[in-house]
Amino acid sequence: MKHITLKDLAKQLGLSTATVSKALKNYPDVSDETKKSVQDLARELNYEPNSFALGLRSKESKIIGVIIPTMIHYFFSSVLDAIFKEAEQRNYMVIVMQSNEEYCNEKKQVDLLLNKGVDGILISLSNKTNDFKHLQKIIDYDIPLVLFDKIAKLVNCSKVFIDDKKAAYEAVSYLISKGYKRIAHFRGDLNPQNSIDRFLGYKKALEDHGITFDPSLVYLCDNNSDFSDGYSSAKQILLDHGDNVDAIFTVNDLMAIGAINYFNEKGIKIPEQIALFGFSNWFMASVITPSLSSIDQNAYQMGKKSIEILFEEILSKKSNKPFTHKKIVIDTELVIRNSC
Amino acid sequence: MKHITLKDLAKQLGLSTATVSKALKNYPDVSDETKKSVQDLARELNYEPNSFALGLRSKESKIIGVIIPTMIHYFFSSVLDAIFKEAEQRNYMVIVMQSNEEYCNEKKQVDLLLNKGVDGILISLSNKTNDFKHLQKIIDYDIPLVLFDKIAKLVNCSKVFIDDKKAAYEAVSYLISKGYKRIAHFRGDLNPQNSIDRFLGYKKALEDHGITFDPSLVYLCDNNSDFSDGYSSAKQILLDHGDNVDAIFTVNDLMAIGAINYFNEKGIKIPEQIALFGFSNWFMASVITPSLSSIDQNAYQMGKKSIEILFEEILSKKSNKPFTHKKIVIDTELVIRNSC
DNA sequence: TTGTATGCGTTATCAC
DNA sequence: GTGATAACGCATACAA
Repeated sequence: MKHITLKDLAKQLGLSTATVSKALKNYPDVSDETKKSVQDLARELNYEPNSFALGLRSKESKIIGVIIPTMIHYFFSSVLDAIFKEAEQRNYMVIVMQSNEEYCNEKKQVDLLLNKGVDGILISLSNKTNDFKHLQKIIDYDIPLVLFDKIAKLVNCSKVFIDDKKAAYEAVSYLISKGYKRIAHFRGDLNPQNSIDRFLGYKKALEDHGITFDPSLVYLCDNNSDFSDGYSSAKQILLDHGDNVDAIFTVNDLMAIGAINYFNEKGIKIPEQIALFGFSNWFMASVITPSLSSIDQNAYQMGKKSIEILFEEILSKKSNKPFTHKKIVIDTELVIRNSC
Repeated sequence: MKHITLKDLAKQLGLSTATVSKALKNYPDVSDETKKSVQDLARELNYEPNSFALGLRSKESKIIGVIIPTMIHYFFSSVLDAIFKEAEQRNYMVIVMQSNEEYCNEKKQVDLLLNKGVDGILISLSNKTNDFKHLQKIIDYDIPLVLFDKIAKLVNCSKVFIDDKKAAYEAVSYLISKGYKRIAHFRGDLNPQNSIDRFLGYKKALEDHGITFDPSLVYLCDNNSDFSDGYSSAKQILLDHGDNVDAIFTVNDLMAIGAINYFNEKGIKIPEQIALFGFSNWFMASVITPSLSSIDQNAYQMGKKSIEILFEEILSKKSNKPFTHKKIVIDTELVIRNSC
């Protein structure tokens, strides 16, 4: 079976393709009679305009591109879920690519998307990205761009993110309010802003509450900041500090869960002997034992806002209206459970 | 900044677009000299052929479409991970759509993908799909189609799946071998084949080991077969059977984890008072307490195989070779942990 | 060895 | 009210 074209319709009706095209778009200068016959036949034969031809003429693809570090991540799945739903409502399709936390992949993927003629791009930067020429290229090509979650402050585009420093500050303040004093931090990679900000929030909360910051309580997890990092850091911190540490604030839930597993194995009581506070509020946090206190990042909201802004910019561009980039801060929420 | 076209190159070099086009594709009938000058300039200006024009001529989009029930699912994320990696290697891009377990979404999405001119389609069917006209349409349009995981036996295309019945049989047989006798089953939706097959495997294992099948031990979870289903069914089974049940085989891990949570809350010892066996081997299964025995579905392998077959068919079609559809059964594996 | 002409499917401009 | 024509960017058959 082949796709029906304007030509097919025109031939069957003894009209020109020009008239058929105009009839389908309800142009005023076509008689109602021809309009009806054209539209009826088009419906009957399930005519759909060829998207390549459309693209060639209009430069519009009705596709938006999304680049994320990784797919297998509760946070990003949730963001994508929102993006898909919003895109679909607007009759847009979504091309997804994974950078796998590699700058060179991200760069190549940007080129591919630009070449494919996507109408807009959403990116959550890889941890290794600290050169932004590829993002500038998107802007130079005049393609709307929105950065979310892992953003670059210096790039001139819209951004959707959370206040990592504030969220971390609140979490650590909560721990302090519960009486914990020797609070460690399992921090993430040195590079990404999130990781830096969460560390800064941790540090500031200590200082504001009169607790001296002790660098030896900060553990750098530069692998993947994943389960095994949490597990091994938990082991290490006991070797280093014994019971002279009473709580750990981790840069993400996975590390907290790794730590919980280690402590559970060793029969160390949570939160009595050591308390834990995660970050991201993965589904998992609610079902492990003990359930993990965490910071909800509102992933769905982040995805929704990101694509909403992207579409605003796409529409502005289409109608040649000016557009001022937005910076949206998504609210976070402390979710207190049994780990502290 | 604008995209460079053949015309731009031609103008700058004082050549025709035809010659430039041929030079770029290394045609034998272009002088080495012009070839070099063209290729040098193309590289310098970062020329990339316009993908709409390419599509319009060749009918190839270099895009494949994937429809899955939902994004937020460890299994599907892992499948997508594999699909992305394999597609990228072949310079293909991937459009992803979620059916949200709704037939009408799935149908609409198929139409969108066909209209977009994708070169191939991968689908894991929604639980509610039991009409396959939309799939037939793909076949009629001569677009390669591979069904994976949630397949339809009657549709004439390649399929990649696991042997659900066998896997369930093995899990339940394992429970029996450990001495459990009153083994319940939390089953999934009545419609999808997976759910049916897992139930049949459960039943057959009982019968083959001389345990009478007791229908009152089968709980139908027709909501989403998710965490809360597991939790509430766990509650119900205790009301119905008290301690006259010693193990539960669940249709997926989420339901098992829901049940574990209920039993943990009530202080019911796992596996001493009741054992559990899940299905899918989500990451979560390894980190909850107690860790959950499950069946690993080899999601990555399933994604990889699916797209490999899809590309085989795409290539065959391109070179007008015949292609016989394949049925690939992905091996599953029992992963025994502390819940039984 | 290079250039001209055509078509892919659509739409906009301009004749008729 | 309708139709011929050109253009979007590319590749190719064919002419020079």
